[in-house]
Amino acid sequence: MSYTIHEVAEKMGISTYSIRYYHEHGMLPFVQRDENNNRVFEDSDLEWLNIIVCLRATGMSVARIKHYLALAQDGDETVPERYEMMKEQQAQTLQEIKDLQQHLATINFKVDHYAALMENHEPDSFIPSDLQRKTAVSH
Amino acid sequence: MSYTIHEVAEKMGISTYSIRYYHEHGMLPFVQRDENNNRVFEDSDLEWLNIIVCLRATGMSVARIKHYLALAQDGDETVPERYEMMKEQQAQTLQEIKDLQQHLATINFKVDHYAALMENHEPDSFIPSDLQRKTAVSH
DNA sequence: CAATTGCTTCGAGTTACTCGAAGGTGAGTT
DNA sequence: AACTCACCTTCGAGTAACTCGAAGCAATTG
Repeated sequence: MSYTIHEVAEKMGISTYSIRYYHEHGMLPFVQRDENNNRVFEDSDLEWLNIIVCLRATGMSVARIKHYLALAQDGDETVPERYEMMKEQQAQTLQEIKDLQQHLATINFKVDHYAALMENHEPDSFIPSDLQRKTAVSH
Repeated sequence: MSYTIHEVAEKMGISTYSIRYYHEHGMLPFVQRDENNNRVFEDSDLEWLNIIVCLRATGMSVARIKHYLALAQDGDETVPERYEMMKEQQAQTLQEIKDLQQHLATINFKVDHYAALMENHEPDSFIPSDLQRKTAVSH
């Protein structure tokens, strides 16, 4: 099964711009061209792109992903380094999730706060609780 | 209590560059200067910066954060819009956490896979399972 | 057969930093 | 007093990872 760049973009949930960017930067080395020079993606390309998307979404830089790809192409002796890279990515992603959950708590608090303000329409807000200094003091 | 830019950077876990960037772009309107033109941050500035950091970390653009700040300075009649903004941020952050958890599962799989490869040293890897097409086919 | 669709490359633009150079100020040392 | 150090300043340039638009080619469609 082969796909056009738009089909791939749709499937992967990323833009065609990003796919071309990844391809131009050597991250999709197996993508072929048809007789009109259009990119032709196979399922195997999708699988590799899936890893790229995963690593990018979890914050790995393009440069590092390229390094990872190079390792994968270098064969089994690079497995330990690839293992270390994935371990690091795993740890960073766990931390990122924790951070996001913490930030979400802050946002939840804001939502509840505004909901309460809207609930009792015309509130006794002496001090707007989301501005620490009053607007008037800004001078 | 007042703080220097470095103290604030330390406390908030961001760079002094970012803080200056936010200040230059009008996102910290209450920060004062001392007699040598150095920025002086109060606790109230830290609280506001904390919201900026939270919103940035959860993917809100600087432009949108500026809009949110403007709303906050415009008083209580903007509470409904601020509420909507926070609701949206809440939903997006929940989705982002879900996506990250999904990506984490992929990474976990990779880690386990490499661990297994390293366990039985010298594996019968006919096909390197993390490269879908063989390196030799790349020509 | 002209218009539309969908791809191509190329180069420029965008966001949100990130950094280094050049310079001012105050505190401490020689 | 002069020097050095630490810390701040502004300004302008650089970076990562897209993002977009223009110009052009090929196949399909009315």
